[in-house]
Amino acid sequence: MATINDVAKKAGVSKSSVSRVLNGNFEYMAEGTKTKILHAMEELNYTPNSVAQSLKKKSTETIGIIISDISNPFWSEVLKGVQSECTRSGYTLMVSSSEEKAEKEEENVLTLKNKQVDGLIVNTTGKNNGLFDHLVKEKYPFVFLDRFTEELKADTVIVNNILGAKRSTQYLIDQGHKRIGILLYPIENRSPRIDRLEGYKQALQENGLPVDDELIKVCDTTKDSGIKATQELLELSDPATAIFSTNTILNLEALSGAKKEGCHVPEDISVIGYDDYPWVPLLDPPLSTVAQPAYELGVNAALLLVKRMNRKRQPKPKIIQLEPELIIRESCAPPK
Amino acid sequence: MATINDVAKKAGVSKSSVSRVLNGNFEYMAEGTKTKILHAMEELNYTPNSVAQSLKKKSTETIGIIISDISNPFWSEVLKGVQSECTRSGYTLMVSSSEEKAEKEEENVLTLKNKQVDGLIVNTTGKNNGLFDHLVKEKYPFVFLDRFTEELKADTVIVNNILGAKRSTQYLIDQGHKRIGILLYPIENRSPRIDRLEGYKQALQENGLPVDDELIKVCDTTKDSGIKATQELLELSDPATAIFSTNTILNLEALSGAKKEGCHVPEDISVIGYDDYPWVPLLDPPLSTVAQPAYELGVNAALLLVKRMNRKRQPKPKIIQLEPELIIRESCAPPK
DNA sequence: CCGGTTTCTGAAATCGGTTTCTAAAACCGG
DNA sequence: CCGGTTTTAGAAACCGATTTCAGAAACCGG
Repeated sequence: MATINDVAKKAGVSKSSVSRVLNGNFEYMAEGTKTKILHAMEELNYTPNSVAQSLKKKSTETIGIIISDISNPFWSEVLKGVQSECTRSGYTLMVSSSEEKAEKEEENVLTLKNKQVDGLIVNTTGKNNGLFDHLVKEKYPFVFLDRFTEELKADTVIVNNILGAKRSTQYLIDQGHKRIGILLYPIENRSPRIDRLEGYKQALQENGLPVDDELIKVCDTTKDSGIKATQELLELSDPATAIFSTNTILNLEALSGAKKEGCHVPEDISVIGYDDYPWVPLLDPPLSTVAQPAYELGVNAALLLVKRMNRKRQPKPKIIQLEPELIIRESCAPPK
Repeated sequence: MATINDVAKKAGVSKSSVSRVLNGNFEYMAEGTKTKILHAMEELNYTPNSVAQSLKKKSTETIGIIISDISNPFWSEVLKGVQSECTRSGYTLMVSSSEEKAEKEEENVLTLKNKQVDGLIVNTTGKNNGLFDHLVKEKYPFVFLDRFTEELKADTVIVNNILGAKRSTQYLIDQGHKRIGILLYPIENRSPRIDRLEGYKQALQENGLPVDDELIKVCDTTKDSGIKATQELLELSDPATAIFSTNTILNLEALSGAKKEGCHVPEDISVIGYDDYPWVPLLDPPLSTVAQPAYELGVNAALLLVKRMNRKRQPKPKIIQLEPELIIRESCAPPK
């Protein structure tokens, strides 16, 4: 690979001059030297070594993203948004995965920082507030993705989960349901879970309906726990007539659970889920869901980060809240 | 951020010595200096700047991956495998997306190379053989992912598509089907498509069944083109009694098309698809598919790349072929 | 006690760029 | 033709590490 010195030698100039044309710094440069250098570059097929540039410029034109689970289609859609915005603005993406583990998350932040990424997008576990606190103190640019921490003020892009839960629950209420179960994963201090439960409760209360703990099913994340929870909801002495499921896995398990219990959806039990994918309309029955703007979430996160990175004066933390959309298909009906 | 000079100063030694402890180069180092330096590092909370290290060592401990579509769940599962193997062996991942475009692919290869990634994993468009030819000539380590190019000998990890198509077609034949349609996207010189069609044909021929062009439906990639193709297969004067669909989208469209035509799966028409996901068993009906080991594909690609990167003597190109697995559910039945 | 090893450490060069500083060359008005 | 200004471009320092080379100190046998 040709270096700046090779170019300088071939063009018969100093490397300072070559560097100048690399950086488009043409004021005070004779036309002749410029073309000489351009020619030499061409001939040697030269591209500046960006590691060397990064060292001097203290910027790698790279941003890092830490995601809990890349293979989750929600996150991969988010990643696509981030990716596309990054290439648009000239950044390369380093991707790593925390697998929801605090230690992994910390490790990832550290290696990415050490690799000098210019900024970080993090779907945080929420268990490393000290670490992120430290980051804001050193003015290291980062944005939180899809999870919000009360204690820590930082740029955040999030989907309004209260609203999503409220809309779906309200929709069930409007159909006449009074016994609405909710399926969720352990709260673990995670804002989307907190908020979806909160939205569900708010909708009930606003409609004068009681919040019944029997109907709130916290499932562990082992396989099929949602199936069991669904069956339990159906076997209550005063059984649920509708189920609000708060994530993709639980959506599927709710459907399975109902089937197992011999209940038809939506005739015997209504189900409304969370997250939408191309295959959701092809489920049995086509599932109504709360669709989140995953791609936009990614785009906005990248946009916000880039904005912060380009500021010398650090602006106040900004929270961008996107709206989910209720998509009605055929999995809900009025109770019998 | 503390630099090696700060540490040296604080410990009262030269940076050479600090560098020595960084690299575990302890022979000929007095115990005292070592502990002094270790202490200074501790106190300053020092981590070596890896950009500087990369410049000198000519290695970034980073590998790049270029994928056609990150939001495609198949690829995101592959990515997960790559990711996990990379972290296991101490590499960071740079991800970029070609969106199936040759120019984008070239651009990505160039920027990643320029960022000095130590190696590349590429799900190539197949339209840049010159570029990759060049790479093998400069001994730049890379491996092809899931697509094979006859003309270019390079490390490749792939799933045996002929086998996958053969197995699924054979399964349909075994059930008594003679009119088996195949749904695929335009070949475009892409080995998975070529091979799946080839496997289908081979299975037919080996069973003495004719290959009927009427039954081979090349769908364009616009939305719903698979639905139309399915309907056409069902409206043939001698209609198809089974359909082999060769990718996820077409799987869904085949199911939709049958539904639209008023046909029940599997009673009126059998469908077997390609690729498996957690939600596939919950389709209506639970779809039988050819499952590809996506995660293992990723792991193997990373493994192969790392192996090549670590060799000084470049070994001959190696082709790893994984086996797909036929997963039987409820979407196929003998013809009426 | 002296010359030769062995042990230990620092100075300096290097990686491939950017940037500052300075000086030579060109230009220009009087 | 001369002094001052403007162009132009190179030398050198620097970014933060690694590595070579060489010299000082300690050690050791005779």
